[in-house]
Amino acid sequence: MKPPMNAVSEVLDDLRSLPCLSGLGKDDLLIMGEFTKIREIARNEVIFEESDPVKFFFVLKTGTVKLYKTSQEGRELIIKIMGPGDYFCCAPLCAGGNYMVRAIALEDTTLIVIPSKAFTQALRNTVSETGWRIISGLCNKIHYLSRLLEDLAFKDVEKRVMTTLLTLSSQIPQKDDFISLQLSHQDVASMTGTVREVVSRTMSKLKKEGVITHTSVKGFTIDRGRLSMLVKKQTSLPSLRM
Amino acid sequence: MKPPMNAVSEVLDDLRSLPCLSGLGKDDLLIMGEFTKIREIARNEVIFEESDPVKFFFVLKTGTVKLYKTSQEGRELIIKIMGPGDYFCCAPLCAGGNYMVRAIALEDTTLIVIPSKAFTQALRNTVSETGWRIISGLCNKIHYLSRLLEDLAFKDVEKRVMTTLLTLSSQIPQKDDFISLQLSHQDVASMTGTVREVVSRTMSKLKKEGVITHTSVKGFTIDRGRLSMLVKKQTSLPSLRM
DNA sequence: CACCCCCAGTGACAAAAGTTACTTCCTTCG
DNA sequence: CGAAGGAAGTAACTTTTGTCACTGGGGGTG
Repeated sequence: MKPPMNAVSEVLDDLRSLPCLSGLGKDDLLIMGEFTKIREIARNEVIFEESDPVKFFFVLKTGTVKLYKTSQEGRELIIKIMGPGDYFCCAPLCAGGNYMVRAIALEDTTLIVIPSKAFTQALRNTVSETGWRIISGLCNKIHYLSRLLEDLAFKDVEKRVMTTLLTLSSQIPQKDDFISLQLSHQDVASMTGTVREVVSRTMSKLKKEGVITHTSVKGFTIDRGRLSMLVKKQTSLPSLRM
Repeated sequence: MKPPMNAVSEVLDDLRSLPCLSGLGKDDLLIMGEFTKIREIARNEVIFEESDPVKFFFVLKTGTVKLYKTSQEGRELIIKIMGPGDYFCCAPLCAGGNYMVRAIALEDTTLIVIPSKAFTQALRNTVSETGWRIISGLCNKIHYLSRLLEDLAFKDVEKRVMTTLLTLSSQIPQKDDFISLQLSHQDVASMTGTVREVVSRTMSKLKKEGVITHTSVKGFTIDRGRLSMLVKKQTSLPSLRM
């Protein structure tokens, strides 16, 4: 990226003209404006990676930006093509953590870049504790849906089943590695976007591999340690190819 | 559902104890409290359907509720299993429209039911215009992701391609039915969660069917009318089976 | 103009997922 | 106790999707 310009008054005008911020008080605008920069991005330049920690809130002034996820095998899933006036990454910003997508400029683009601290501070000043909690809750939901989406787009049924079981088991506060879940195969199928029979096959396989140690009516027992080992192995293997 | 009880003070206590509303001012709490009801739901009872217009905001007091989408073929995709303290449908509520999932009680359940008008009014009182816009934006994003998810879980590539093309073309302000899109097959593949070759096959088929009228380098032309007809036919056919 | 690169198109094949159709095993309920 | 219903397990088969490998075309650039 080219070094950012920063004519404060111009930046303030930019901020004021954003529909999404038009209700902001003067003080908050000033706080934001002080730290806000304008950046020129060249065509095909990556603005941020999926794994980058969230540091900025972006608003698109001119140009086009593609937000997309990438799989280990190199496939992409486009989440959204953004145009002038669109803003992005509010969600990961609020929930903390990282951008969950990669952003790339499809043409020469001008961005308004607000440091996340300044942005969240200004936002919190105007929304009350309740509002903030609602926003955080929504952001978490976005994060959650985004992960589901990624799984469905990139992973086969076996991996989806494994990550689902891992997620479920990690929610259980228990130190032991052996977790019993009260789920039918149909339940698992509905959580992973497939059908009962396929889950049955998959679970049989997992049983042979020792991930599932015990099955009974109305549930089964999984070996959390072994499962997480397997999941890690699968996600790291493809990187060996590179 | 059983007829709701409504001891106002009890309801207020309930509202106050919700983490997500704890920052609300007294007046707003009272507004909400006045219209809030407590409802007992029996196991397996449907709380709302996907297509129901949003009328309430729900908070789970005790019990378990399953939120899921259903396909025409009867498959389900579980979005979330909710427990005590969880609240739901903030998203569709803010964006207007309908719940995008079906909610069913997995066991006997007690719900705090806040009419959406009272809820949004109280919320808007505490969040400023900017906050409200941010919230709406997030809700729209949730709506959008939710639709993507549904498509990936339930539809085959051909249908995904068709709905994607339809959505894209509907965003173009043009009266004519013939819309030209500057997209490569790879672009379409990335938007529909598949690979180039499969899109190529699919597009050939669509061309034979007259949905795609013209192809050139860097783009193709679709017949919006014919496309939407086909999409409708596909979504209505399965219902004939029932 | 020739070369190169990117994209489209396609056939053949492999693998994954979905479907159909039974059988078996529990559990519950009359 | 026996019947019925629900869930699981599985084999065989179909369909869909993904992969590989190659051809051909068109546009832009040196």
